[in-house]
Amino acid sequence: MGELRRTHDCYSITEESLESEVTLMGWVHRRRDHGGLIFVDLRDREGITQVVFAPEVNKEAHEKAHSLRSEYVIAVRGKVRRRPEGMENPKIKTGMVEVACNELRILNTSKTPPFPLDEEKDVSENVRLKYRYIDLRRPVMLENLKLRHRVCQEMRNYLSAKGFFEIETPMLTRSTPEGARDYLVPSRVNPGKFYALPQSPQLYKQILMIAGMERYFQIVRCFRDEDLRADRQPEFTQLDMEMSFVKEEDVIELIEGLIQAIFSKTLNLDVRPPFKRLTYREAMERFGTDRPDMRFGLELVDITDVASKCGLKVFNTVASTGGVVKAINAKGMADLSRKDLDVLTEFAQSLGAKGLAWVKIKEDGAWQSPIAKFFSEDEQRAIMDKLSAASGDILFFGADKRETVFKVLGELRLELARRRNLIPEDTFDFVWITEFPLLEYDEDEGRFKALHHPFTAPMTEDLGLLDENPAAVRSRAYDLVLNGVEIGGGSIRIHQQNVQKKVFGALNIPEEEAQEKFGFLLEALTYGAPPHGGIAFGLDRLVMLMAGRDTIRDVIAFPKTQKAQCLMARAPAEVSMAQLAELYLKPDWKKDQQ
RNA sequence: GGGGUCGUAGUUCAGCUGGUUAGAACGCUGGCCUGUCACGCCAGAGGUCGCGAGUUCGAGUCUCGUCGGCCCCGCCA
Repeated sequence: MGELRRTHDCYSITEESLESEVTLMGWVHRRRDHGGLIFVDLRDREGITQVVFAPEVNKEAHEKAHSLRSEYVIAVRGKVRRRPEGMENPKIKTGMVEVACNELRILNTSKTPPFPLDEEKDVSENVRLKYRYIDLRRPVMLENLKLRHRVCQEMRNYLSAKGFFEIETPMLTRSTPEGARDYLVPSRVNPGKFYALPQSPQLYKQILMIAGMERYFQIVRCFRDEDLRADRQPEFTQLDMEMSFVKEEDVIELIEGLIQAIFSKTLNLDVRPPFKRLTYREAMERFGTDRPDMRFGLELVDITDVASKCGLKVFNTVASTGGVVKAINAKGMADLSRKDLDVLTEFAQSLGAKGLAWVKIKEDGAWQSPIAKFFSEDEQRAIMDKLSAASGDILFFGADKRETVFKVLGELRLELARRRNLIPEDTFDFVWITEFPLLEYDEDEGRFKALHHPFTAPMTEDLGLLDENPAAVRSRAYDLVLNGVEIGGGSIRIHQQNVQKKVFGALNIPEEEAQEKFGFLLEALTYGAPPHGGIAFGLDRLVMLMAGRDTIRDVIAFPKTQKAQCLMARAPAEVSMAQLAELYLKPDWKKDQQ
């Protein structure tokens, strides 16, 4: 670089800088070599500026410029001048001007990049991930990370202004039962013992409330050793927070303000609170899921009562054995072909349905369907009324156990919407889901498990049910759902030891085990624990939705593949026997050998 | 653990019922070019068809296995 100092970035060179001498540093985005005249689009983090190399401006620089190639790193000194009339490029912000180069310094050369980084061309993700440093140079990726930064910044500003302390909690902590699989870290100085990387700072943040911090937040990495998805990484980032002396309304209000601030400051969008709210029960009944996408209709409608009396045996049986029959009215979609219906049926079956009954409503309102003959005229009318069905519509039925019907029709609803482009883009539709069940029966383990986590407070009016009907107890938990994606979840916590013990009882966690695993929290609860509650946000998911991407990998600098590997650093990797020995670990390659 | 899908030049892809020399575009290399901006024109290089077996006179193409990417189910308090 010599004595050169960067004076501008490649975005801020405008007509205001005309005639001034500037020094730019960046990457050669594209070179157009006309022999006698060379144009280089110089790119840095902020944008692109056209640099002109002409022999009459500087002969040496012009000659050197012939050797420039894609992604060379250069420093350029020159005068800003207006482009000749008719030569402006309205597509870029700096398109009215250009820099006439007096001095060119090649700061570094570059091999030809393995993929083009100019366009939004689809390059396979394994190549992108292997050369992530090149992928991240692409303006789209840069923008994503910039947005992520600004979202974090706004979170810090907003919460600091509201009196929150940013406090760090340990990454090396202890493994806890319940919940996801832990990532374990062996302890060298404690042979045979292991730390676990945190799945969330849940216990620590509650302890911080007991410690009198009153308001805490942290933008924190969390780890879960489970299989990956487009919106799930083994390590992910969460905005974690907790407040003392609050009820549900306080947390919800604060978060709505936070979300509003984030959207207005970063996207200049007004998402005005209060957000919609649904109880868990209502969400399940109407949308078949606890994270409904509210951007379109196609709601589920219960027709169990009609179905129980009709002539279709499958429906009767389901209705009389505690199952449900529900239907979706796919408005105006009666033109779906036989083949479409076969594909949809397969889709339903892959989700656990035995089949997918459908009814097309003909011009005259009559039913065209394999199951039409099992319904009397009255029954047909009753179903049409419930679903506001008219000619041109097609009705889909799900009859099974509750969970199966919810899942199948819930997914079918999304699939139909996708097929017909019913989901508006660039819309942000928030909904709070409240009154979750506290517990959920786990068939495999034959016991109740916490739906949220075991520190979630039960609703006061349901406390009495804890012994005789645990499944009916509702919790003081709330999730925030955006466009069908769960972006946040939290609850008012248990702050009384006797209630905590009761919940452990319902979870069938023996006293000794509770003491062994969470003893420190239980004890802390006896030393003046204030009422408290909080929430945690999936930062990756939130930014993904804001950036309009469909995987969180696009808003994480160095994500892992579905096999939880980093293709760039090639992690995980084998370690030496010496390293293992130091940790008192003895490899056992049984799985390989057999 | 299960289902689906993909893997051909540096990149994105085409490649028919198996057929002899595996193509295109972009990129790359060299040459020409003083107003381009997806510069243009001319010439050229570039391939273990993911890997391994099998079927066949013959395999990019068919079969089996295997590795890897992605999507989904299970799992993710």
